[in-house]
Amino acid sequence: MPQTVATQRAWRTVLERIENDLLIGTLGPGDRLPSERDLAADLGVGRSSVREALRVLEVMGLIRTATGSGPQAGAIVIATPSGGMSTLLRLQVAAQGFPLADVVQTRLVLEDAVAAALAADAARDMDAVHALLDAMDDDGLSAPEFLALDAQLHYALAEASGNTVITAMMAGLRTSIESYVLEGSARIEDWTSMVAHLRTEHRDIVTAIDAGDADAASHLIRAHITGYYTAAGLVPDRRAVLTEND
Amino acid sequence: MPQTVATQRAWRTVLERIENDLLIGTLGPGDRLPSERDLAADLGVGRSSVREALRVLEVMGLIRTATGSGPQAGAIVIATPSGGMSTLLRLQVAAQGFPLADVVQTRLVLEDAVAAALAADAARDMDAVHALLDAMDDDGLSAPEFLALDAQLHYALAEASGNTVITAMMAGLRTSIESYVLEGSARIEDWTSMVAHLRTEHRDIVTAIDAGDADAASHLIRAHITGYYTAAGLVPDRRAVLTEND
DNA sequence: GGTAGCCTGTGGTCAGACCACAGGAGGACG
DNA sequence: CGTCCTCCTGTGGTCTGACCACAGGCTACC
Repeated sequence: MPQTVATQRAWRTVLERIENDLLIGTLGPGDRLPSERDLAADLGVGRSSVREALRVLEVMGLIRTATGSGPQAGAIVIATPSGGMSTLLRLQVAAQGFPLADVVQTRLVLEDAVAAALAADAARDMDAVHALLDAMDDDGLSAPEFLALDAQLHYALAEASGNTVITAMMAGLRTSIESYVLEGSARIEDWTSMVAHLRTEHRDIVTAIDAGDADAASHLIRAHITGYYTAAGLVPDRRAVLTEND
Repeated sequence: MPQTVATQRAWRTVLERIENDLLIGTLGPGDRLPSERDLAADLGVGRSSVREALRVLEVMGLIRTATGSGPQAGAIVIATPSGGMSTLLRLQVAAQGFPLADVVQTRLVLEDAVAAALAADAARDMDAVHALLDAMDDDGLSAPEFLALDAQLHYALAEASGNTVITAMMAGLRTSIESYVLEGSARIEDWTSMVAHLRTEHRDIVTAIDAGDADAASHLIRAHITGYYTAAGLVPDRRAVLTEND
């Protein structure tokens, strides 16, 4: 029987089946999903419904699909959290579900936590951070290039903290406001001195972390972020920033 | 011409079109999207491709779809961040993209920030929180019921902070580990005394917030969360919890 | 023994069909 | 003239069947 009553949306059936397989371990990172046609037959739904579910999983960063044949073809489970988080946040910001100010505040909270945690962690690996710091000293960088490196730097910091959730969230928050950040950079009159300023702040933050001074790192990174957003004309100081602990 | 070369995946075209409309304001919360058939015709893609894009938007919490006719039918923009965030986190945890420990740590960071911010905010509205506090005093509550109220309490705290991003993230983090929390509650021998303990902690936290003591609120909420997860046998102390500032 | 070409299975896409449903327009009836 | 009932229309939800592009393995040919 083709189109009977939809007790439940067909694609939801597919989604739940896959989520369950993931949960009980039948499916794991690196594994291949059954082909769309097989899944459809197994679950008694149409292939289009299967595709809708797979599309969701793909955008969420759970699977990767490829055409052709062989072991690399088909849908493969890859837990890539950053991608999905970025898309979600970007769309929500676009749809005005998330005010820009809230995004910035959240970034502040997370970045603060990351800096403090890194400072407190004796086993931290800051190589990537230092490398980026050096790369940003290049005077030939354009504003977009500099900002791209800046994004990488903050991402590297999050990554060094070892928390995948925070790292993904940071990446998502960053990309969700990327266009606004770029826009804002155009509003800054003296970009050269701003770059110099940012470089100094970055160095100071990393120095504090390397020294194990969590308190200083926390304060410096807060000042760094709020400073830039204010200068770029984003986030009109609608109210004091979240959780200044002192 | 039906299936020509896919310069770009067709559904992505649709997604980008809608995101762009959202960005430039052509589309906003409450607005209705064109019908699937119209969108397909406009963009020169098949209806199934349009549906794949809409499905993504629906799961992400950006639109709501309804059958029938009239103003309520069709796809309507509704920025409901919590739903999408919950789904994303839940799936990522299921696919082992996010270790449980990282989820708990992140929750700790956010909840800490919320508590501190609330304590510092003189204009906070804690009515919902107090109501939940009272509701949780009911001795007839089962473990799942109590935990459901507990979830609501923490959500209410986040909501009171006014930051929609953090609120959505907290909700997502919570639901992503909901099954584990429930599971863990079964491992607690003396549930009755645990409930009493939790109640006291909740009251203490709220009292600290009401008193404007950010530092105390921060410490209490950290102890509260780590205490429960430890008791429930979740998150084997793989390492010190992120960012204990003292 | 190589190598070139076919074969197969995969995702990607489209077109067309039907269902269930909700609302509005219009007529029938009091 | 008002009210109710019925059909009509447009919407999402789903399925089927078809074709394309592609990648890899297999096979037959050299």
